Parts: sequence; structure tokens; C-alpha cells
Amino acid sequence: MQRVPAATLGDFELLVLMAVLRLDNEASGSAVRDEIEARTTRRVSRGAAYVTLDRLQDKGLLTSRVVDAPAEAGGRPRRRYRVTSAGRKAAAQSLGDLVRMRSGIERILAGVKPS
Amino acid sequence: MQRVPAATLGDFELLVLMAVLRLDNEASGSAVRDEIEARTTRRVSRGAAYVTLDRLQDKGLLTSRVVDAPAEAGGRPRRRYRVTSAGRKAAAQSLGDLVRMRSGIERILAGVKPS
DNA sequence: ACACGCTTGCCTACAATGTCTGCATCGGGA
DNA sequence: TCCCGATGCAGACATTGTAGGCAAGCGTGT
Repeated sequence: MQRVPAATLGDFELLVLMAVLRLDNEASGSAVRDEIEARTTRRVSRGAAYVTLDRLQDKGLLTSRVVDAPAEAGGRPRRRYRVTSAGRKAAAQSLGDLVRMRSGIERILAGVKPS
Repeated sequence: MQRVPAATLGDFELLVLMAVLRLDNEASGSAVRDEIEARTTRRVSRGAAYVTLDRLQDKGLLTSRVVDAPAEAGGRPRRRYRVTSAGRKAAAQSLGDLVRMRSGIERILAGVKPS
């Protein structure tokens, strides 16, 4: 069942949504996980990914289906996720908020050396 | 007491951190609140702002002091917040993650009409 | 000096999200 | 068949998000 209020996205939810988008709407759970770990500095446990994927589905921001041939070397059939138009809208809004907030302080944030 | 692990920033924490930065490190609690409400689509209660400000202090990402002349028409003395170097680093890292994740799908996210 | 009202700060409680560990399931190969 | 690797998922708990209400100061008017 979908929840109507569609509250604001959490930080990880936004990353997951973008991961699915960037994987061309054919993302499996572990693909999402790998994508986030590859593109960001965060470490993602498998469980964390699936729980978030599930919650995004409850909100109606994602859909999924279990249509997949098994992987090369064994493995359970994969579930594939797709971003809905509501999902795109939510992601765009969250990112818009971030961008508007950042505008003007890029310089301050740029000169930061990583540890 | 500061917490060492300095976990990843939540979405609202990041907004608050940026608000203080953009207010030139002389931000009061309600100024932060007003700034976020002005620049984003989110509504911020006073309590939410202060709780987050407090937590960011515990993490060592912000410092504060109560040095302020009273406002124009009455009011309690204001507390002013300042972002630490650790805070700048944390914000830069979170934003970096977001930007890297977004790169390549800007087009998809751009063509989204607000409701 | 006193009461008043305004603004800011903060505390408390609760909802939502983030995160991990462990286990079940499915398919392939030995 | 039996094991193995990979995926999905469930349960539990930590962290963060959010609101409402109460108290503290400070000016103003009497």
C-alpha cells in the first residue's frame, strides 16, 4: 500500500533513488548497492539497501518486478526496480533544495581537503 | 561531549550546516530556520532547528556562543553558531557524494514539472 | 517597579529513516 | 544429491527528523 503524504526524502533514500535512475531503471538491489559504494564515500550493507528500496516502494516512488534470468554463476532471481514519475519528482525536489541552499557557498566548500 | 565516529550527515543536518555557512558563521537559530524556509520547499519548526543544531554541536561540526545584544523589539539573547573545519569537511563530503551521484542524470531530473 | 507581550531558546516525546546481522531461497556445478 | 555462491529479505536497534509547548530574557507602557 502506498502512503500518500510522501514525506521528504532522507539522505540515503535520495542516493538510492538516483542510483536506480542512473542504472537506467533496470537496477537490482545489489547493483544499487555497488553503484552507491562506487560513486560515493559511503559503505552500504545489503540489508540497508533492501530496506530502503522497500520503503521507497511503499511511498510509491519505486516499482519492482521479479523478472530475471539467473546470473552467470548461480544465484537467486533478481528483483528489478524502476523509478516512478512521483519518484523523479521527489528526487528533483530534494536536489533542488540542496542546490538552492548551496548556491553562494560553493567556494567555501570547494577548498576543503579530504582527510 | 563530542562523538568521535562522526557518522554521515542526515538530510536536514546538511541543510542546517549549509544555512549556517551561508549566514556567514553568525547565524542564530531562528535565522537558520528562516533561511531554510526561504531557500527550500521545506517547513521548519523552531524545535526541529534547535535539536539539530544541538546534535551537530555534539558531533563537533558546530560551535556556539551566547554573545548578542537583544533584538530590536524585545526578545531573549541570541545564540550564534559557527561551522568548524570538521563541519565544513562533512558538508563538502556529503555534497560531493550527492553531486557524483547526480552526474549523468541531470537531464532526467531537469524535465520534471512541479505539482 | 511591575505587568505585559514579544522573541528566542530549549526540553520532551514520538515518528521516520539509517544500518547491521543473520537466515532463507534459488540456481549451478562437483 | 550435496554443497556453494549470490541475492533477497526479516528483525532488531541506533540515529535522525519533527512538532508542540514551556521558560527565559528584554523592551515598553503604566
